[in-house]
Amino acid sequence: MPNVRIPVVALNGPTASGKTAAAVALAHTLAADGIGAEVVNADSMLVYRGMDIGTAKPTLAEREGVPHHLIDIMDVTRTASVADFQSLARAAIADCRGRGVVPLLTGGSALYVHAILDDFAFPGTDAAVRARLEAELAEVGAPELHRRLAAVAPETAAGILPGNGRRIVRALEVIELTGSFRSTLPGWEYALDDVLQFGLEVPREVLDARIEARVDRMWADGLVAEVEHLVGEGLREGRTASRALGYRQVLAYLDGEIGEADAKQATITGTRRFSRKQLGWFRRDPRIVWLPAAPESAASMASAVRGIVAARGE
RNA sequence: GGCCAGGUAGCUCAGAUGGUAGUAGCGUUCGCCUGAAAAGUGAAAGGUCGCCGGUUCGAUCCCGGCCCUGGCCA
Repeated sequence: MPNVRIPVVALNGPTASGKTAAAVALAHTLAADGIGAEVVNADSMLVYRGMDIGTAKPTLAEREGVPHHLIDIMDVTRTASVADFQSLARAAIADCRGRGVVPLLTGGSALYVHAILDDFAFPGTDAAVRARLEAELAEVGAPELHRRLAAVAPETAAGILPGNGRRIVRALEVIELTGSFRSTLPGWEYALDDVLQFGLEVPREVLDARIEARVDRMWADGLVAEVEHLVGEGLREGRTASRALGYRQVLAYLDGEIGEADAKQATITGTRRFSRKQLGWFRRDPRIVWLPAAPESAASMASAVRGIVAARGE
């Protein structure tokens, strides 16, 4: 094991592009060569227990015996965060590699993938400071907070639009904690060795049709009942979970804000928009090798993996 | 065949006493993004206002004719 290099494979693409199936197929292909592989989830919402239908969480049957990490690891009331996920995922990746198993980082949360693979450090956070700034945001509004930010850190303020309350609050928080805040994202620089990144390509029309069919199926499978149940588990208090596509819309429906048909339609259009956004993120990453979302792609990904495994170190 | 309603952005529509129209919704394209990211936040493109003629300084809006769509009556 010490003289074998184990790559980490990132398998990304927009929602409904078939990432799960591709990961499982790749794992099987590698297994045929005697190379073990396990999936490390990189999907922000799959971490929540009980959010199954609306997140299209892969079922045990769909996983076909391939172990999946970082799924069902927290309650819906907990606020997931990139920083937490970064360390959890890096630990899972290191664990796989330590066992000689290829980790397949599979998911559609681009920021998470970026934070895991690349040199991406997070300044700390402080709940009290955060709460205070958020209260101020609610009271005086984003433009006013932006003016305050500009007063203490003009360069940082220049990189954040006055209407973006979220970013302004975080910038003020970090400045209060550390003295400065960089308002630009890190570049593409791997923090891990032997990374292989693949993107699954699916024609727009196909993707759109799949999204619509998938949302139809979610409703038929009882998404509304799932949300009702999760409300009992505290879904409404879950800052991240309550905003998930499908869940947010069903909550609005349960609150009588919109009709059920509208909730469903909003979920479809929201998901479609989300897929465009994901595509934007992934397309900007020049290191991703795009492959058609077809069974044959498993072979080319597997050969790239073999190439690295075969290159023995000292 | 007659009557009514309508033909405005890719789609659904809004609108203006006649001065070439909309912060519209959906769609499209592009950007930003560090402890909520399936989130948050910006920008852009796109119209010969059905066709032909008339009135007018000027018509998408008025008048006439025609074409198309939907409905009602024969």
